[in-house]
Amino acid sequence: MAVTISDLAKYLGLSVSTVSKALNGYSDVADKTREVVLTASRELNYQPRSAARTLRLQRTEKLGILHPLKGYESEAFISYFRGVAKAAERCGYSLISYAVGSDPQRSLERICRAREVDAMIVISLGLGGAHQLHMALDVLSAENVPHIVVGQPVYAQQSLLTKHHMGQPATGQPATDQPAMGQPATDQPATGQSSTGKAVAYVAPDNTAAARALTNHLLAAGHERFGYLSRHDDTYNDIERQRAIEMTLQHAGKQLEPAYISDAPYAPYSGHAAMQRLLELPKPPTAVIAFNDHIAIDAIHAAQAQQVRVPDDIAIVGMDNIPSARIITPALTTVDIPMRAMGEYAASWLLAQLALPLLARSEVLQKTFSTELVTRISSVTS
Amino acid sequence: MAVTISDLAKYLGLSVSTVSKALNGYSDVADKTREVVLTASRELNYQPRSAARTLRLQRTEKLGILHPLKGYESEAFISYFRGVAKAAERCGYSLISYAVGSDPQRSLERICRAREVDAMIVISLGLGGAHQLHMALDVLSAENVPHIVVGQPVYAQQSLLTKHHMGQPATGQPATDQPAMGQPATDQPATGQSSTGKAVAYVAPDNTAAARALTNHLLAAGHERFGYLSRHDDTYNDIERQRAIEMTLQHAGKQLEPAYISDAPYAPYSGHAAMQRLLELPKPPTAVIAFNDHIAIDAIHAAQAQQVRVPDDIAIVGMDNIPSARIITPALTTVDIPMRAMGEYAASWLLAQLALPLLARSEVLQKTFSTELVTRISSVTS
DNA sequence: TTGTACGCGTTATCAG
DNA sequence: CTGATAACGCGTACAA
Repeated sequence: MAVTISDLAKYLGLSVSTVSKALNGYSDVADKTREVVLTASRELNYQPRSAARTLRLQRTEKLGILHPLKGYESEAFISYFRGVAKAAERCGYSLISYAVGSDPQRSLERICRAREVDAMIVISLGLGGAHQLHMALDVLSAENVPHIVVGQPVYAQQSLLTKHHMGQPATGQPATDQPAMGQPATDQPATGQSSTGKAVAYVAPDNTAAARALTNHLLAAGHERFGYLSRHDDTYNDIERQRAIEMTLQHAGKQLEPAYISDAPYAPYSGHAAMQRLLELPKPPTAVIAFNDHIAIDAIHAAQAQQVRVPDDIAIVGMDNIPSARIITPALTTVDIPMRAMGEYAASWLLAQLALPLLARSEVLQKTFSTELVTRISSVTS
Repeated sequence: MAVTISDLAKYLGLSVSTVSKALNGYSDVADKTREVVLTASRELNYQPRSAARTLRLQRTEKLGILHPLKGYESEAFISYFRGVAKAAERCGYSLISYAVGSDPQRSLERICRAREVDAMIVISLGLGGAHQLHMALDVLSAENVPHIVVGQPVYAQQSLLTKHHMGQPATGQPATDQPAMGQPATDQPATGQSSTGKAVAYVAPDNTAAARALTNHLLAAGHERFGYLSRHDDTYNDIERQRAIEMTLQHAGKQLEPAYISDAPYAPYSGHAAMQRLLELPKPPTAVIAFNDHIAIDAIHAAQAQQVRVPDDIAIVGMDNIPSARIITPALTTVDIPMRAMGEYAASWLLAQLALPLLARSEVLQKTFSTELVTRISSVTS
């Protein structure tokens, strides 16, 4: 067994409590004693057991990161992960990775009740739709585990359903019931909620500005027929992006026809089949916006497999700016989303909240990060 | 505060110890009592605190995964990680991710002494050379933390130096002092050692067979001048791969000239500059083998930037078979290394060892995984 | 300024 | 079959 505080005390001829106080910076200990204790502590390589500290302090100094076991789109995931890891490391927190597979509810409940972590980062990527997300959030909320969602905004489920119904058929005047849209990227008032009605903290990309930038870029190139490769799995991001495309097109006197929306679920190469469906239309689109880069890359391959040239015959753009977007030929036009920074920001905020006394904690963070259009070859007709 | 075992006992009118025994499957408890306890436990959502169990059992049921904070080659890392995560999940272990940055020695010592994990997976990728690796292994060994290296073989440092000196200038008869080379991929006798002389467990790709397959593939295409983009950072893998290339070329009456070896350290886009150096040679190579796919992809870009056509003017091949290898144009010829399976295998073995009593533990695992040549366009002259 | 005593939540041993 | 008790290692109010 390694050296404990009582070993140290015995070795020094002091009591355990004196040693503890010396180590923890209490003022009621003689300078000389403290010095002796610190020296001996280093000599004997003393390090308090994590479990003992946790039990006593009711604080694990560990941060959880919740993500799907299925890792289909790893390039995006790893960026968030690295950011979170960096923030955790800086704060002296360990990072426990929870890859939830089947029956996420039960495993999450176990984790929370076992009090394995002080707080939880929820990587929404690939978590599987609003239902799954809200289920996880409800568990975290019920078990009093502070948390934040990384990668998408979170709305109350009622308003979600409304938006979904309105967004899907692309009818009506969608401009009125969505006041947050079109605002600059910044902290927003607390509109995000879990299904229990409590506001949920999140960091998300500015989907509206991002999708608008892509659409305008394609409009400027003179495109007429637009397709959208959607990701209904990723509910809130998908809704916001599709909505922004629709609004921008409407503003230019154009439409995103329902037939030109093809779903690419969170699964390997799903973008390939989705793109094929668009290409089989009587009049295929001349410009395709993919929900993200992974899908866009599949779409480029699908087009090339059908001898459809990109960008000459069809423009394809994505979102995220993952490393592969630079690698594919033609290089992919996309929107850069600062995923790593988002992960780091979210974790930093969460850890800062933990350091505050319960009452002093600020309102939940709901921040959108601004994005940047990255124009590459896949959308540039020469 | 959540429900504890004493709450449960009070609620049932039983003693804490009876409840504990009922929950932990002891035989000396009435069937009826057990049933009642189990029911109430579910009703009240009882879950033992992780920290309390750890303190009592001296066992965390957590697995550590050590990896570099700098994530330059994430595609390979994430494959290992996913495999490890899967094995951990299956065994009911949590996975603590340790991204070591500056001063890895101290942070690793802290982790070990705090007894945060029962065992540690060491992802060697990007960890920074044999010195760093052996330092980490020595700490783990000294602190009695069971561990395994994933991604490269580990030799004793003395033999390392010997091999390094011999491997570097590519002189002498290298065939004699390397008996393990050329054997089929399987468990090997304990030759891997830490600097203290103890054998170190590892799972590694069959570098020799992999590099030989690539070299033979290029020889068959009639190539004469070979270049190697090395990764001296990743010592053991690099030595084995370079050595196998040299031997295979010698066998065909050819040489890997020292001038045709260019180093691409673990840093962003380092393969680009390394490739440029090869292209600036008076007689550039006609075939380039890169240490891994990330480097190979950089190399392709470097060639294309100089109007050198791949594969017509120069063949470029990599190793690992990361997703990007399929995406780049021309698609990259490479060798598939089953990284995910390796991570899963390593973690499974380590966790199985933990389940065994100390004395029953088997010899350290030293396993090489067989690889498979994946021929794509980047090496096929039409 | 130092030491004593207790509790954090759990499990194992031993006595009843 | 059940329950009292000790112990895991640490931090802290309180007493000396």
